[in-house]
Amino acid sequence: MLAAYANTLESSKPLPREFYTRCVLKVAQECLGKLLVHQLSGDTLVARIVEAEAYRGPLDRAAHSYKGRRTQRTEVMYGPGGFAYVFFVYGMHYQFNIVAGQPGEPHAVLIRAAEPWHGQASMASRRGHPKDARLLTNGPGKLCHALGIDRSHYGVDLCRPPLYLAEGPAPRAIRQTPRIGVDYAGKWAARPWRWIDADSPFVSRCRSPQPPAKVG
DNA sequence: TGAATGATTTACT
DNA sequence: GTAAATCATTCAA
Repeated sequence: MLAAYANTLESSKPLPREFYTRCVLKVAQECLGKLLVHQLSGDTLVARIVEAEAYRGPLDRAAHSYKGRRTQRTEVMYGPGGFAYVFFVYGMHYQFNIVAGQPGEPHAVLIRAAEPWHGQASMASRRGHPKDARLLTNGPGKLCHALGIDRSHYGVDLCRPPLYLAEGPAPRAIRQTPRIGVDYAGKWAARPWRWIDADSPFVSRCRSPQPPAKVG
């Protein structure tokens, strides 16, 4: 599959702002299959997104922007879609999110897993050369580590290099499940706002999988 | 100023 | 299966 896309990798352009300034649920689902590109000096890292979650403040209790909470950390979510929301959790991990929706709508899409497509050696080096390639990027913290995404990427524009999304092969089948690690959010934790590529071995984990949803 | 906690990962039993 | 690692952010005082 890499060979088939070798040419498109060379010419892949950032998705336009309009991709992001829509309903966060739609953006999250359509992030599946897109290529996450990070151009570093001497390296271009590319990973195909296979897992994403929607966080829909201010009503969504699982969202950092719940109840309209607006702080230095959440500020970027109140701007237009297509910018990066990167935050730090558990004392050691970064999480990469994409702001979605119109200005004033504090919505975001958490990118939880991806398939390494280019620059795999560089990713492996950062991650300590795990035996199983899936361990490179099959979790939100691992993904950030492998792709070199950290606090310095907070608020960067994802509609231009060096960090952006580009068109990629859509999944054959998509599945929806509840989100991971948000049990504290009460009824909001039950919302099926996690989307995964049903055929990818790189999804972070399965939980009460539901029947495959029809692909657009 | 201090305490609680978390959109996780890893190692260990 | 459980727990430790480890700290920015948040909120209460």
